[in-house]
Amino acid sequence: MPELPEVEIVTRNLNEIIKPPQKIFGWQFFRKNLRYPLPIKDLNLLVGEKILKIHRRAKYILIEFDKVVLISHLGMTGSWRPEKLNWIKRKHDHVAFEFSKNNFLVYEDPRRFGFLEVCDKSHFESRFENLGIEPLDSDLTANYLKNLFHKKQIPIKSALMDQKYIVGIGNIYASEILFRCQISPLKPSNSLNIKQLENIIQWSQSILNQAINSGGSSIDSYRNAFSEKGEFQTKHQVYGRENEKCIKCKKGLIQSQFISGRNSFWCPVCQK
DNA sequence: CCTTCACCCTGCACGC
DNA sequence: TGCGTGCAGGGTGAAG
Repeated sequence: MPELPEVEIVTRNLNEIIKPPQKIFGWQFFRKNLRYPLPIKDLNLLVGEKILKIHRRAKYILIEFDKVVLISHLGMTGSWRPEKLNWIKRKHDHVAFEFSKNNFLVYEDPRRFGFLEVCDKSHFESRFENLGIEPLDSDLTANYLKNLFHKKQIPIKSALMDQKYIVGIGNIYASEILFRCQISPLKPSNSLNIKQLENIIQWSQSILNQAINSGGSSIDSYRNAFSEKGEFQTKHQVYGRENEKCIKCKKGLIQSQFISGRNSFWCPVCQK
């Protein structure tokens, strides 16, 4: 479900709900495993500790304490929601934190591709050393990408989605970005010129920001922490539109094909 | 090192 | 109605 815009929205929601600094009163779990085993001992140690800050890096939500960071990844179907005392557990609720007296934050995740991890701040940098640059970071330049993609023959769509180059862009936004740039998703990454790379950066930032401002994309299950759907799916121009007429050239039919194992959408007339 | 692929899991849409 | 199949926003590790 969630790519950068959706994770950013949930992160903002959690700040509104929790309003750090806020002491953890307790927590409970309803199964021992999500994608990985829950760090039960480490989570026990957080009881009585204060949440100092909640922010986002890549597609991870970072809940910062004095000495550790609680890392939440939503996988495909993870969500957080606030609850009050005597809340009713749903089928796929796995973990609940009581973040102030009688106020709970519940983690629900049907597919359980998400996870929770407690990371000591001293190990934090090495934990994320394989993560690439944030797409909304002003340090992201065409020259930076040119160097990064030097010798990389992989299709540009695969490169855009690879978190070791740029973080936060997933399967939906990669297709959308390349459509706006009029670049074929199959084009080898190292064949793009500076102008095209600049274009990719500008459209990445534009689309991700638009998506954040539209509440993200709700294709199926995505809801923010207040259970609200996003609107950006109504602005998708190619994703999920195979065999529809291209809205730009009005001639090409949107094509879909698996690229590096992920379904990809583009207009063969507009995108070269 | 580079790249692709299967896989983790549940729910849903679809065809028969 | 029911059953089987394939697919879904991600990330990892094994294999080529």
